[in-house]
Amino acid sequence: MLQLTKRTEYGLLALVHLADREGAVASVREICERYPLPKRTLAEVLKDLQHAGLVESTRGSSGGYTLARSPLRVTLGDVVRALEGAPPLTTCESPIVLKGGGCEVQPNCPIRSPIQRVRERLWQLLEHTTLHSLVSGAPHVSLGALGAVESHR
Amino acid sequence: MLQLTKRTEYGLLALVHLADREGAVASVREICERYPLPKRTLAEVLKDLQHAGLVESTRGSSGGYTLARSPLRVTLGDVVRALEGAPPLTTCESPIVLKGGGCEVQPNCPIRSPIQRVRERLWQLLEHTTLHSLVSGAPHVSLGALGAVESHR
DNA sequence: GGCAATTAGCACCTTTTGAGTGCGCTTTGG
DNA sequence: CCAAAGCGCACTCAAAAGGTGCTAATTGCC
Repeated sequence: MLQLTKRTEYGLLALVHLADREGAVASVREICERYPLPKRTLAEVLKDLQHAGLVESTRGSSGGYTLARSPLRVTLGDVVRALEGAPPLTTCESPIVLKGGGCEVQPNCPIRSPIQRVRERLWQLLEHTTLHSLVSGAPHVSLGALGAVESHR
Repeated sequence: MLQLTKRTEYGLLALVHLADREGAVASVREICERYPLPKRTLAEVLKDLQHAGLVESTRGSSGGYTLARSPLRVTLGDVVRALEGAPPLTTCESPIVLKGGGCEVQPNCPIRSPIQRVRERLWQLLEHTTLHSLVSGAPHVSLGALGAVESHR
């Protein structure tokens, strides 16, 4: 499916919340009081974001999470990679053999290389979308490289 | 998951095969003799592609499938839409309410609109990748609009 | 010191989705 | 008439995603 998981969605909302109050710690409870998210699952997500180095945690009674770095330096790609990994677009990116031993020079499926390029483009898109751009409502920051398509639709 | 399904992968391979022998019909059996794909599943996929108008079918003993239009006018987006639909990137693109009645002006989640823009970009990428570009090995056709990123990585 | 609030870690269950198959029907060429 | 092909539906099986239970470990505050 060409779709982000709910975990990623939860993570993004949490990060936006953290970005809003830059510096101050926010607990899972606090975030769940703001958005209607399942508390326990959000906790798992934030734990994963902590492992990925996107947020820092402080434990104890008045603990919580803070952003590990500026919203300008956290990208959608970072979040997706932390919560979903970076899987290939198709299993075809791993080698698939032709039957009958046709083409030996390129023993992999004919789609492989073009699909890889599409995946690279997709990740460029994710990497260029910063947390800051989600917070500010400004569509994209540092997207000049892709900006040529702006005029469509 | 940010990943294409195997059905889409199978469909792309089948379409590439059809594009190779433009005009001639190719049966499911023939395609499966070329690529190691499960016959029945591929049949389901081709049926869906037929419903979507991407291929035309002829029944009967010497039947099979042909491309419904030029490889230049079949895009990755067409194939994905036919086989996976066009789901939103997050459920967040459907309205999610803030708790406590905070912001009335924008009652939806703060991520919604930026995520929609990312999805639009993603689909532009898919729409600009043609079947022809998969066949010819040329990375992308009519991708001038997105070409500015070419130099990265 | 003790309590309450919080994060940390692991294991488990449930639901959803994807992949694949069974079976019978229809169509068509030889 | 038969064989080869597509058509349609329903069903099973496996994997992934979403969510929860339970028990620590940590820390602030009384």
